[in-house]
Amino acid sequence: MLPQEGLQPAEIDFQAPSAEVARRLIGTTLLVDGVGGRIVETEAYDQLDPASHTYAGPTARNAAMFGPPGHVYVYRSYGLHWCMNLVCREAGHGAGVLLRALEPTHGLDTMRARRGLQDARLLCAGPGRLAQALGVDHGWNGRPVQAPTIVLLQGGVPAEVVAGPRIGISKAVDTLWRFGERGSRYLSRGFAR
DNA sequence: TGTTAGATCGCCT
DNA sequence: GGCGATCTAACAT
Repeated sequence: MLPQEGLQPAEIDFQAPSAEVARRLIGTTLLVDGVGGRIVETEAYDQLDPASHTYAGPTARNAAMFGPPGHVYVYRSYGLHWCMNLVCREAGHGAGVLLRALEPTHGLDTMRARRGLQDARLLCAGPGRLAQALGVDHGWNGRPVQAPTIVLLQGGVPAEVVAGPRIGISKAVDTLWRFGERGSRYLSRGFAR
């Protein structure tokens, strides 16, 4: 059976607050040029959030986050990785959702070639890994989530969503804006129970 | 199973 | 000059 069987275009309201979008994205399938999988881990960021790139206002780097919702924000992390976000709320709010992990379902061979390893669990377990597996770099910054290039699908098994503190930040560490699919083996890290 | 260092660059509430 | 919304390999336990 084909991986996309039973899936249909997802209806995500990107004008909603980023934490709500982050939660609703869990269990949907993201494809970039036909390659991707089921979203199992996300994090929300917002301009009022000290941990967000947009907290201090617009810059050249974060301009896409202040643009229209439903577009992509890609930034360089630690000087060498790329990380992919989906912009939320109305244009100008500087909010978005960081995509942290996928359960690979489409284009496994392509992802393995891009990542240089075989283990499916490590292909997209982390924002830098995910972007590399999907072939996303700064050239994708500002592009719309729009078929046929960037596709969101829903259907199949409904996700049971758990929340916890975000990873790798030093501010707003008590804000529970990391979301994941309970029990998934494809998370970048587990959730405390 | 866990801790550490190194890579590398945009931005500086 | 220093610090990240990170990842990997190398080392210790």
